[in-house]
Amino acid sequence: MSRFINHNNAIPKYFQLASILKSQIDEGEWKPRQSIPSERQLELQYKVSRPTVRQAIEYLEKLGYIYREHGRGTFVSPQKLQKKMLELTSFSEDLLRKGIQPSQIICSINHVVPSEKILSRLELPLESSVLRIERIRLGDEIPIGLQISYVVLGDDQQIDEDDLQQYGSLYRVMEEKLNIIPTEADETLEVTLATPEEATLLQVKAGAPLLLNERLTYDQNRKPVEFVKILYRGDRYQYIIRLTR
Amino acid sequence: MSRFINHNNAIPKYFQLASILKSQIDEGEWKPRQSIPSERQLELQYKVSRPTVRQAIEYLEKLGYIYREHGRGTFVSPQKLQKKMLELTSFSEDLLRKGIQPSQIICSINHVVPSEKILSRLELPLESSVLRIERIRLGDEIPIGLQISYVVLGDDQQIDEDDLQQYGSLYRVMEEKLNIIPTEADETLEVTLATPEEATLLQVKAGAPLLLNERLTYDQNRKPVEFVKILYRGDRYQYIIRLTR
DNA sequence: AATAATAACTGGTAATGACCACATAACAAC
DNA sequence: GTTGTTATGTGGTCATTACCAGTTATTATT
Repeated sequence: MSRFINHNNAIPKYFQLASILKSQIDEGEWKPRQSIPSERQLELQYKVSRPTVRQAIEYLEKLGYIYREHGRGTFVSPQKLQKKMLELTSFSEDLLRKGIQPSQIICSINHVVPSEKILSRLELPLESSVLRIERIRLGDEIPIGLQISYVVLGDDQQIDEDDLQQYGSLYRVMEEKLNIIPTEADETLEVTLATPEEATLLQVKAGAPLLLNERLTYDQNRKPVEFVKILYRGDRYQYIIRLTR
Repeated sequence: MSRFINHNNAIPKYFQLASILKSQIDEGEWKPRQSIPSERQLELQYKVSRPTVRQAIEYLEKLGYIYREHGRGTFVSPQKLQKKMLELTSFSEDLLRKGIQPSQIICSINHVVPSEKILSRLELPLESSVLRIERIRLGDEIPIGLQISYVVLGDDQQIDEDDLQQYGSLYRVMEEKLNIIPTEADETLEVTLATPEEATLLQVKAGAPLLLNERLTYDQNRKPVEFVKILYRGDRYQYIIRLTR
């Protein structure tokens, strides 16, 4: 990709500069813990103002690629810290990132009136209908998790089985077909034991330990749009988290 | 607290303004989803420049208190979204937040040469010695977790049992006594089954499901300073996470 | 009353300029 | 060779100014 900022491009200059620096980091231009050019050097080199440079650098810092030290410089984060902050991803995205081929078996997809607990989580009045999608998630053809999503749809919105197969990910369907952009989520993780039904679906013994993940997802306007329960086979799933202080 | 920016204060103006706005939000000056004064209004009201206002607002947005919509305004986030991004906290802090009184039984605290795996995680050469602290963590007097920490200390640094009791938290000891500031961490969560020894310590049956949390903590200079394994009783611990996109 | 055009208000991007605070390098004095 | 001072380079804070892009309110036209 280009090493230069296109001053006539609609893409903001700070973003272009951030992308350039990110590429250079990815390509090993600077080793971890090595300093990158100073703000004033970048200002001269790319012919942008120092606030614009600082905005690009702050953006990369936010993503974890670099860190800054007052009076000393700006440094490349050690490789393992060069990861995005904990981000909201779909199950499919999670597995792809781990190098596992995700696939799914759609057990059912229909409109239901869920429990009061779920309606409460979704901030919906009683007797509201939502789309319930039950799926077995597989990684490299092996069952990994059992997932039940409750999606809040508008009156003129619908998701069907073809959508899920075609787009590959529920979040992608929401974004591209419905203009619902999953933005934030709250999750809980806890241990549970497989019921006979769950055991059958996940190909484990009844009573086997499972990891229960419940997630409430909000859209770009902070409105709850999905409540999902995922039961992971305890032996096949490791949840990875990145924390900051 | 003051409603005004002290222009002679050493505390940055953007930070003072952010604190003022945060207090007003906390005190219900604006309801969730209600707009706060525009950037230009705040500029006039507090006699600071618009870039300074924007920096304060960006800070609050980062913390989750507000969200912005291009061309529309700046709004207070719904209450439940007004939470700090997922942050690195100690076990004690976690429980206090949940309204549970944390306490601990220190099983052992001594210098050891840990396994190669742990040395690798801590980026230490072979045969390095670290401080190993084994504790049973209790919430409201009930065993919740078994925690084994491997802490990297400098040659002139030491932590003993009195330190842990006196400061109440390992992170507090590190910060206040050793000037080691835990800043970032990577965690994994997975399900495991209690060995007979673990079962005894946690007062569960052997083979009971446990939640295994492994965390590698970095200090302010991104150096690994602690590797910790925590086994939680599956029936008494729920892990809560906040995600963004 | 409905519709289109315009104005006003909102957040977003960018430059110029100045100064503060921290860290390090260079230099002078002993 | 050591120590203290000064200079330089670094990131951090702040103000002023201008313009862009999105949204909403107001006004004009039909």
